[in-house]
Amino acid sequence: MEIRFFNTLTGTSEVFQPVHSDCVRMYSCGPTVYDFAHIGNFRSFLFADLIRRTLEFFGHRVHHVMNITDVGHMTDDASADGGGEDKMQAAARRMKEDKKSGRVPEGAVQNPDDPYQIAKYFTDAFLEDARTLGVKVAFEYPDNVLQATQHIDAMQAMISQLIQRGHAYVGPDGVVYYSVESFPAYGRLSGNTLDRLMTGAGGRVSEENQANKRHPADFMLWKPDSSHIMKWDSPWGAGYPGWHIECSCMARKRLGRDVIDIHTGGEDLIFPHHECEIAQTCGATGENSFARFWMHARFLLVEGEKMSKSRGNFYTVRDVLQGRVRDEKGQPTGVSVHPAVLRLELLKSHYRGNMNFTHKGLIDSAGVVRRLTEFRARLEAASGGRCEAAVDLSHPVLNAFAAALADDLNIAGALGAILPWATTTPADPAVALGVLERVNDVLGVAPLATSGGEQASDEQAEIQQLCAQLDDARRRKDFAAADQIRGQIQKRGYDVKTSPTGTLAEKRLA
RNA sequence: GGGGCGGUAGCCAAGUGGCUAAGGCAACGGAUUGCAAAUCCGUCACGCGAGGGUUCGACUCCCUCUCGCCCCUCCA
Repeated sequence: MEIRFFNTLTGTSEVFQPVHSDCVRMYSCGPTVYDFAHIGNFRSFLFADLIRRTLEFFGHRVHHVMNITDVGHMTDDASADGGGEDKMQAAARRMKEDKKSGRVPEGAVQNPDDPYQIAKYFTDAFLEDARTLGVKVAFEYPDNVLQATQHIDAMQAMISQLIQRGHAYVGPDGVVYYSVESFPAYGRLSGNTLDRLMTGAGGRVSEENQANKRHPADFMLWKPDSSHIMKWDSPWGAGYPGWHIECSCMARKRLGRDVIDIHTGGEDLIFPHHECEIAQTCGATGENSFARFWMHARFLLVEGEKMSKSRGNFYTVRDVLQGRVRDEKGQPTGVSVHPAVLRLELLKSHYRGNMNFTHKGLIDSAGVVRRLTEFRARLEAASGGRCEAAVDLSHPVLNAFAAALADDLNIAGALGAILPWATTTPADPAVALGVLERVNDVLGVAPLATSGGEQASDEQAEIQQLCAQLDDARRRKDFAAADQIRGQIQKRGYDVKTSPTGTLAEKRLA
């Protein structure tokens, strides 16, 4: 089956073919570790995970690499040579406040003034969140999840190479800059070509502080700065690398090729980050492309609005899972959300459109997860657990599912193919189970392989006892008591199902 | 001002130059139930942001407008 992806580089949907047939090499821009990652970040990471799983579904071997930005970049890079507050220092400041407020557990970070400890804390938190949500690459740390601070040497080597090849220079201020004029293809990805940047910026680009650069759009590769909180020796003085170089460098190094297949990120990274990555990599390798496909996920809105801390609609993964999502009345629901539900919610709309994260959507996703899970249980019961492994695209449901995914990751179409099927009673449950297995290799929600901690069994026992009381009341036809008990169970976040064989209570998924 | 993406029912969300515009949620009617929940059956867009144009025929192609989002400072 032919796979098509929309390529930001060409602005069209193209047939995907790996450069080397042995393996698809893809690189995803990962998180910075100055704070907990939020659900918008994860929309992008799950999008990358979906690409990977889809390619694997179609039989490709995939080498997926993601970076973690742990170099303390500056909050204000307006002049492109580093200004403002160091993000690691800002994180340290927040960390101290958070320790006081209890948001960060006592003892989690011994010394907030040590940037490596802060980075480690948030890196661990990120990996935990990513694994909870089934992001495959997170299970491949540290092999395929690379930290920038551990590849400084390689970055310096690439910077030297760029200077040698005439793509970079040391400015009068001692900063190493990339010369955008040395790379004619600059702007091809974003449409922000040099002439457009000049005319379109409304004077912003050509403002002050450009004196050290040959062209206003030149960007920093290395900044000597002995006062920086994280710094490394270099031929250009002790300092730190520019933001863009880590990706160029680590992708090339870890994937082992000068031209990779796919590069992903959020839409905000198209310019300048990815534009600069292309300039750097092509400048160093001499190739005329870096990644064959550039794929970007649109932004996520929350309840129709931009996610922002001041609006109170800013959610980390933890916020959602632990029931801090606000409902329509603006109140935290207090109902914990199953990771599979959040995974599906962040996956279920097309990556090239804005996604609107809502409480209602979460409930909706919970219904889908429950339905698929129950479908699996029914199939397992019917087949005696036998799962036919030899299913292929000749199966109509799997074929429709695959065809949708192959069409630029049409996830809604793919769900549309399986959801009606999930209410049927397939003639051959073992085959159906095989199909569901393949489907779930991509979706990863029924079940989510990585489940987090299960509920305390104390609670389970209590609920079971309440169910028994409910059954007893119903047997006595004391319906007032029965309704009261049912309300009690529901209040604890359970759905109550009465049946001839006794009442069952199931934890709500969201 | 410049670059880019998107606007399909109450909500989420597919799709196509021409059979009845997927699917899910919600809603409504029915079966079931002590009542519910779950489940099952059924109903639910003469219309696809607005206005033009091309065409035998457009929601699907072109133009204009409008609204939303991203980038042009760090940001998934």
